[in-house]
Amino acid sequence: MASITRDQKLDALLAVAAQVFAARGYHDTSMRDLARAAGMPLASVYHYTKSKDQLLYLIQTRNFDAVIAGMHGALEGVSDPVERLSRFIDNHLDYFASHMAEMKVLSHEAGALTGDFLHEVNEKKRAYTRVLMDILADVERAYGPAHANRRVAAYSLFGMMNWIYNWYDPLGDLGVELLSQNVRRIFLGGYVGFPVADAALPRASAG
Amino acid sequence: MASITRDQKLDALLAVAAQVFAARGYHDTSMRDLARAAGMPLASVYHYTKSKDQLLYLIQTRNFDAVIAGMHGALEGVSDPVERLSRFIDNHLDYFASHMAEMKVLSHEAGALTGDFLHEVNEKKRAYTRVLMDILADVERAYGPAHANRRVAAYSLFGMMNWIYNWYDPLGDLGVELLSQNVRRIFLGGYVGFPVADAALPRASAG
DNA sequence: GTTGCCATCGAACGATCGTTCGATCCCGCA
DNA sequence: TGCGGGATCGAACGATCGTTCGATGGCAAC
Repeated sequence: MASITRDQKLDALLAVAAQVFAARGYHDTSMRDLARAAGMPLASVYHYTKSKDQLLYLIQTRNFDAVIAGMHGALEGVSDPVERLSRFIDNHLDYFASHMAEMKVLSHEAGALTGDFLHEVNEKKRAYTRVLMDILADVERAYGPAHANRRVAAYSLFGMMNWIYNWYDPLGDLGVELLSQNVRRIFLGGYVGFPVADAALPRASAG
Repeated sequence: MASITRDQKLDALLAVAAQVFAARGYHDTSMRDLARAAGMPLASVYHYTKSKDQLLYLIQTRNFDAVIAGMHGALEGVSDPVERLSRFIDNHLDYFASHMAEMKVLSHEAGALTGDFLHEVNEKKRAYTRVLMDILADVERAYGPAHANRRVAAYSLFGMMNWIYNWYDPLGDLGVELLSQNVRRIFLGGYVGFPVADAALPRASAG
């Protein structure tokens, strides 16, 4: 059972690393900082991970994989494009809000990866962006020309959603459902217009 | 004339530093990297600046001050709230697109400042955000309740605008006016709804 | 022509970085 | 009871960090 304990310790180390990387930034965090935060000697950190690079990579891929898996589950069997768009947004924000440190590391430390690690994560981002772009294309097919350029719209939505690590507190007054509802309303209302957007958001209010 | 030359050299150094910080990140850039990029010996860098911290601070304040000054100029004498909102967005994106490196450093390296430097820049951000929030409040007063929570809307707009350093190429196919127009349409359409938004955007098209 | 000042810059400072080594420990199994 | 292998961890490695020092150069003022 040694390998189970080992994996669990790595998981715990990754959880600590995500918190510290999110708080201080990847390059400003030393392996000694990590060791102190994890309550183990420096050399022990290297017993569970190969390098600092790899810790960052593991935080990024594992969480991005979870976001992507959640998205595929949320879209499964849903055909209405506006409803698919709604679910894409909800999944992204729900996961972000419940894994703020990890998602801040994914969003903010994108440029800290190098080599194969960077290529692999970038490839996932490309595919994830493609899913959103395809949904936007479907929206336009179903409801006529949108009110904004598709590429600008896609990156604007990612900007709205990924920027939340700069201001949003999941434990504060504004609940995740309300955050998600407002983002959906702003984006859907701006991209497809309100009659259509509201049809997919029957319970929406300005909050 | 020694002080003029000195100031000009500092300006040039700041321009180089903004490029390098934007490309490699603040903490991953060494003063030796800066010296090499600026074509001067390491010790000469310290002849024009006090510290690495101060270089980052100067890049951030000087450019943020320019954004704020441009905004006040753009809003001067304009009373219609939707028109004010349009101009706020245009000013922000115009400056961002024409100073991508500096604005990436301002947006992305916000957490790299410390102490008084951090407090001063954060105070400017607070005031700048306040201007936007006040405009949004005026919009609601003039056109009735908006379609989204004001705070979420404000940070969503900043997210849309500040995220562009991750994808936008000012020299590419998509011109700045078109970028700005699309962002205005998405945000105004989502926040106040289209009849009102379009009234302030007579020349808008989806691009 | 001499004096004084500022720009220049090679060399070095102590600190800290990511990483590794090798000794010691603990514990399940013969 | 003794053996073997992974877990633990203090200490050290060479490299690089931000910063400083002190020597040198050129030029303006007298």
